[in-house]
Amino acid sequence: MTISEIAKLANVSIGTVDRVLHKRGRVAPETVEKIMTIVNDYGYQANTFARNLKLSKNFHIGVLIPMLHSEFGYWNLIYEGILKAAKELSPLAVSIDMVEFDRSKPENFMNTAEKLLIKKPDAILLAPVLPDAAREFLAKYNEMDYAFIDSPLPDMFPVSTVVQNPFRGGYLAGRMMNLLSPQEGTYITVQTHKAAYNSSERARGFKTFFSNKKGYRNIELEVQLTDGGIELLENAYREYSDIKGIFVVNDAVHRIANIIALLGRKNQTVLIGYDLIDQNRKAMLCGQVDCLLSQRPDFQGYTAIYQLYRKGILNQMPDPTICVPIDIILPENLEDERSTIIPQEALCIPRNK
Amino acid sequence: MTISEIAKLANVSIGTVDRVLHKRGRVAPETVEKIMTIVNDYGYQANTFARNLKLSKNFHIGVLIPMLHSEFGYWNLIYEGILKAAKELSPLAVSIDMVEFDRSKPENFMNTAEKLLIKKPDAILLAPVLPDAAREFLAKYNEMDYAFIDSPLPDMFPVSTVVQNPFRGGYLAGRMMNLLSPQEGTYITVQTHKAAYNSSERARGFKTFFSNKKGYRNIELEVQLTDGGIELLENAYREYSDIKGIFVVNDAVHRIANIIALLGRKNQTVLIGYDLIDQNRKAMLCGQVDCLLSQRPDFQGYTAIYQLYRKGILNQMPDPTICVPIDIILPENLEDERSTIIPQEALCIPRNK
DNA sequence: TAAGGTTGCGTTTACGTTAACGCATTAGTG
DNA sequence: CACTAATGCGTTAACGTAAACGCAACCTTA
Repeated sequence: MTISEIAKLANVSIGTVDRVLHKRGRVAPETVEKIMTIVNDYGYQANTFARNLKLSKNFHIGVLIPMLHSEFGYWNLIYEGILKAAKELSPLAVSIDMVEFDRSKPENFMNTAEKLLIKKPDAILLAPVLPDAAREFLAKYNEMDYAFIDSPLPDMFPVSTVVQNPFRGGYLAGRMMNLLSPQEGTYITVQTHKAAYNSSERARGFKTFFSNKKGYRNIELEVQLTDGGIELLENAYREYSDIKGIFVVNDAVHRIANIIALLGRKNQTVLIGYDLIDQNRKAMLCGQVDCLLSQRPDFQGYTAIYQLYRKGILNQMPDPTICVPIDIILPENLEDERSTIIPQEALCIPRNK
Repeated sequence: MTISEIAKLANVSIGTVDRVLHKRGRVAPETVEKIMTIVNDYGYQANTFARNLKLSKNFHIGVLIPMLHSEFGYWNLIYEGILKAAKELSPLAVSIDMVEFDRSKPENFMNTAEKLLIKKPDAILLAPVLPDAAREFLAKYNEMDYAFIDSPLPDMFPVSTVVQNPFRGGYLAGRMMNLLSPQEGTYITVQTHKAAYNSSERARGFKTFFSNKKGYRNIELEVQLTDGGIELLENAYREYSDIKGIFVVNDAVHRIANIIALLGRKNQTVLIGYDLIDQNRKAMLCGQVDCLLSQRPDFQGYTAIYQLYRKGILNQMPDPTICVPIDIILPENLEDERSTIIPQEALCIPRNK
């Protein structure tokens, strides 16, 4: 079914059909009805190729995420997924542009974010780790499509939100801790950004798992990544002689693992952390980390870009929220958990090369 | 960069450029070189929209998988992923057609498979659970693009193979078993299709995990789904009084779980199985199953369709093998493991319907 | 009633690619 | 030397959509 077939059936020209389909007015009501009846009966759908050819639309996505090196590779994994999607979608006129912001300086967010707008994106992919700043920014450019990644921002209307449930992640960490170290004792939760939604929810989940278990104590520590936190942990071991396990709520677990190894406490302490960044993979391979949970950051980035593309180019209804499963990684399945999404090459065939 | 821009730069017509790009001959060698230099220097890439509009290619994928109801829902999950991809890709001129075959009757495979060819597919998605039959079929239609799902077929040249490593899955099941039930004793592996590659590899992986552990005995049982296998298991419990756990290598675990419950042996037996089909989810919710591994069948189906589409429509180089991570599902993360891929709605906007 | 505006519709061009067609010029053959 | 064949190239018509443009016919208002 094409526009000209409809035109023929309705005894009008394609211009008239087009005006009806795009509600550009200047068509007699009876004609509108006649055309709409045909359109509905035959189930017309615009040809995506023709449509995009004519519009020579190029769909530009602005990506706004924390500085890639501000943490230990988590944001890099997200960015890799984003890049992979962008490569695949480049022949479909999708392009991206990234700006990194400093999550420790909310006051700079707006300035940084506005750099993104210079390139006039058609949509924005945003990690709302600074909720207030993100809200302010989106309110200012409220006509723009946007998607969230890493964490949600309630009461907003994104095209899509790609996240993982951090509470259940923490709860599952509790369960894994209990499997890996069934004994009673003290279990420590380590956070680095206490304000971060994901971090605090994971800590809460972990705590909840142990809350109805007698004999299990849960202590929360906040370690500053700058000073390394050696003394803090040393003190903890001094204060609580029965420390059996540590759950680090983010990708910094390899740092804590190092400290535990330095303190010579690894053999009494089970370590569980988050995210399969390189350092954590290595830490697991050399036995410093026992279990990792993963929120599949590459998949999150990849998926979020695809959602925006589907809305922008294909005119499809995206999935409003995509909840990423929680991966459990043990040394036994570590090697299978290499990135699913960023393998070999996804470039165009050099057709005529 | 478009063809006409190249033509202008080379002082030739677009027809000549097209002949060079498509190697249709009848162009002077110097002209070819001149044009190719420009193409390479400027990095020309054909506009996908224009290309597909002109070709009005519609890319039809034939899907050839075992009967959806021959097992307990695993193939249905795969099919759901396939359908989701097909829906998303329908505006890009991708369509699919499925034919189910009876994996217990290899001799019928060729007949069934040829039904698929009536619709003249441009590519085939195939689960090579009957290796010899699949080889024979593909040899006969050797010009066709194809992808494998569920299991590989060595020495073939598919567009892509989307699978999971079954040995490591079995090995990981061993590790989980050891966590959930650390005691020494007898651990049983249950298979239903002994010939199936995935099944036997998983059994081997499980056995390997326990092979260097003193005090742990591994027994293999083959249960026929038809007779239910009650006696077989009853006998096993009689023969080995120290049965501590059972690993079912496929989605039939809920059936075995039922039997164990009937025999009143659940409290002494840890049950680990495969795949998050509905019955297994229910069995886990009511405590009959302790742990499930998942090969993300929906993701496999979805991904494989996308690989074929990328090759066929976008002219991209697909990822030759995609190895799906092994999911570990415990009651604690069961709810997060609802299908990532088949959520809400991914339909086209009822544009004009 | 003439000038100007509005309404309803058809026509046309353009997007970039593909491939058929056509037309010269040259090469090969009897 | 005429006659066909091959070579090298330009021209053109699609593919389906979008939107500018143009043109009647009718309606206002001075």
